Amino acid sequence: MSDRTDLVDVLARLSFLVQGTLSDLAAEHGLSLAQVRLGGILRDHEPTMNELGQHLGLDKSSVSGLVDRAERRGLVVRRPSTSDRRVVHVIITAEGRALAEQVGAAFADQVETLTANLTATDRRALVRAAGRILIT
Amino acid sequence: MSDRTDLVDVLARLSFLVQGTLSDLAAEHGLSLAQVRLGGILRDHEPTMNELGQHLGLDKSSVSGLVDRAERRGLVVRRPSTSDRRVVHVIITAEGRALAEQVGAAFADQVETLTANLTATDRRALVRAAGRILIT
DNA sequence: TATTGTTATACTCTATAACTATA
DNA sequence: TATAGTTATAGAGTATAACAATA
Repeated sequence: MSDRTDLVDVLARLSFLVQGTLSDLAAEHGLSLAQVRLGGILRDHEPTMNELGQHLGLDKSSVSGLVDRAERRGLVVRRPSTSDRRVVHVIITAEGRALAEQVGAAFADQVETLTANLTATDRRALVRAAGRILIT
Repeated sequence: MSDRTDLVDVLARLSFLVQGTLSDLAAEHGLSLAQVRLGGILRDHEPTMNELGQHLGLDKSSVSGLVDRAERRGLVVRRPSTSDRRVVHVIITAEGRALAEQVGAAFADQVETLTANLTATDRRALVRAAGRILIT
């Protein structure tokens, strides 16, 4: 099998493994993958609904629903903009932040387990190669 | 930032990038990610519903729905087992196979684009490191 | 009794289209 | 008119629980 096929295959399988891991961890904390992504963004930002849609690659109506469900569960709140009354900012609550941090820590642990067989050189090479892909 | 954090971050982001790419390609062909996964398995196997659930990590009721929708679109057929009348095998149709192959080829092209900046050494290192993770 | 698969039900996620309020 | 966001609606995907058929 060619190196090209190997690379395609390995990237697809790795992505399913990582997403599956993240999805399982989210479920253990009563969250969906989408809610975890949301929390990951809100940990460092207070975006508008519009900006959230751009970050997540979702339609504005999808963002409305996502934020609705998160708000209903007390994970986020909506805060009207003071400068433009059409605009709404989304803010993570203390509870939402705590959950996001728990899932983040659990994910880091899982990655540690998954990469236990890698040498330090492997890890550096992986971070370097993946980083180059992500720049695009 | 520590190497450990880098690795966690890079794996998460890479998985979202690859899954997003695959999901977009699937959508361009009128398919969902789940249907593409299904097609990927059925290209090489004729599993029972039960086996399919294990491969995909889904409940049997979820598999029923997934196969229902694929069958309704002419991508797969159900074939009763001859040896055990409780069992159903899932078979990909010619149309389903053609679609799966189109998406697979488009994905390979996209990976080629995404990894255009990688040196041959980077690629080998990535395949090696990812392979070691996947063994687990 | 145990296993295989389906069905009923409920929820999340997503998009399109129509709408409201504001700029 | 254009933009930000919501709502109505529809469909895919998923799980739990109850069920039917077969082993």
